[in-house]
Amino acid sequence: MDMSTKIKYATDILIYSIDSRKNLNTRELPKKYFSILLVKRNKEPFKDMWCLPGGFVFEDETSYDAAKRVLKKETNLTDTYIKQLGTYDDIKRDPRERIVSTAYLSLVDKNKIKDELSLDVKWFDIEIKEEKEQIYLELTNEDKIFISIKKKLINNKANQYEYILENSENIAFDHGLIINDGIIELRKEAETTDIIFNLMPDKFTIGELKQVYEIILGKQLINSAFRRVIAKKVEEVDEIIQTGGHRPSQKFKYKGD
Amino acid sequence: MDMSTKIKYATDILIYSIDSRKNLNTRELPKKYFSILLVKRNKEPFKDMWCLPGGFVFEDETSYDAAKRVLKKETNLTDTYIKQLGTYDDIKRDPRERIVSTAYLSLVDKNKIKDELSLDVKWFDIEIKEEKEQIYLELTNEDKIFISIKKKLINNKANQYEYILENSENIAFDHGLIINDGIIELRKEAETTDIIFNLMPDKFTIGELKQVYEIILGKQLINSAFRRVIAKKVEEVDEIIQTGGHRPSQKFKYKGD
DNA sequence: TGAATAGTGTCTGTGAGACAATATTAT
DNA sequence: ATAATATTGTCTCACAGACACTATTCA
Repeated sequence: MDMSTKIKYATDILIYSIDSRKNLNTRELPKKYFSILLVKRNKEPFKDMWCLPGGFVFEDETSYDAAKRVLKKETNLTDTYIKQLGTYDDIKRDPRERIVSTAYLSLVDKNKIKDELSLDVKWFDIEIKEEKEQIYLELTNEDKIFISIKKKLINNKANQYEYILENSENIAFDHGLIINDGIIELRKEAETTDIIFNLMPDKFTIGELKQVYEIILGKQLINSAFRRVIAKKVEEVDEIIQTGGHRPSQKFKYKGD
Repeated sequence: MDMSTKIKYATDILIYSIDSRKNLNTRELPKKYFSILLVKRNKEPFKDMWCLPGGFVFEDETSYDAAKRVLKKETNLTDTYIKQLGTYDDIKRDPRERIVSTAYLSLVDKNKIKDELSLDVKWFDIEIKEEKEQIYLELTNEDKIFISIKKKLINNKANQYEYILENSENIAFDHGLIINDGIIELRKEAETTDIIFNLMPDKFTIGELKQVYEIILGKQLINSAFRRVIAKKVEEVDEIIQTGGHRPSQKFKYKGD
């Protein structure tokens, strides 16, 4: 007697990046935005809503292979940071039939994307508002997406939280939840590893790097302390840039610990 | 045209605990061992080898539900620490047909297990030997299990490693790899959260707690520094125990940060 | 008495937080 | 000159590492 049922197996991939846009005040540095690549659905269910890039895992590949395949298809990038985030298998997550999806998190430098994106693929800015037990995400490009998530402590000894998707507008399936989980994971890793450098171009200024850290962590950093710590991880390259009405800045590259 | 294939979906659960066994030298504290619960397979493939508790995910449950169900079946425990570790979906991980498994990590206090374990279920001591690019695990009860894993850096910016199962004896499927991944995860969490307390009984001495930290982290800790830090997280309970030829010790309970 | 663990005290060095001071450029 | 960022310096405080010292029990 075989108790097992067969289910469909898919992958979804979080492609996070940083967008840099000039300010009105030309003296100020270009402002940076945390962003994510989404795809517009062209069929039911959730037709015309946005969703994560993804698809079914083929017979002869792992979900990891599939995620890399999807990443390459949408961005033509390989050799990017990519790691398994988690598997989503709520019974009703897809209204049609049961589909289990293993999600991956990737970080890219969007300047490295040379080709045009497809028409139905767009970068969205991510804005995060966090309260004690609630997280609100607002994703913006021409369209707007709202995600509202409840945060509930389930094991105080492990700082373990359960995140429950309360509400989402204009985004398909449980993808709002996955996006949130990815942000949580990214923030956690940013505190203990040099993961952030995966979002940076090869050469960057300390100021730009600090901007990116501040967006991801969602808090202001102390300038001198930041430079002190980061100095150990970077080395100067022979390039100085002038970005506005202020002292020019040295460019650096990642060196490692 | 439907590109999707259907696969069988299962769960495996890592049940880690701590074993405490008296020493020959009655003055010394009972020695502690890091341990894991394994099940003996009674059918092919891998007949008579050991494997993780697990099974297929039913139609009407998530892998999380299934993992909790398996945990309860083997230990009769509920309300334990349990979290998703990752999904294993190598094409040939099961020689019969493709089975994707989402693994969970749980930490239990084995003294809370009142019922007898089934005959084919046993606790194994875990001994970890780590070299630069290699990890060796030796699991022992009456039987012995050997696991040899290669450790390969794949993204230096994220401290991201790939763990490759090189060799395993007496353990089924890729379960050696999963056990290793669980240990890596547990160690990482132990550095930043109070996850270790999930392995402890309600009341414990600082010495016992230090022993457990030392086993999990695989290194000796400095006594005074340990007490200083841990003092913030525990509070005295009205109980003093005498365990041998030395000063009696105060019992504590977990308080939180 | 001595072996073993329990628990406290103290010195030192490192590193983060806070903030001030100086440098440089375009407008 | 001024606004803006770049870069360096310095003072303080918290805390981890190292190690010594005291306390208490039982064999």
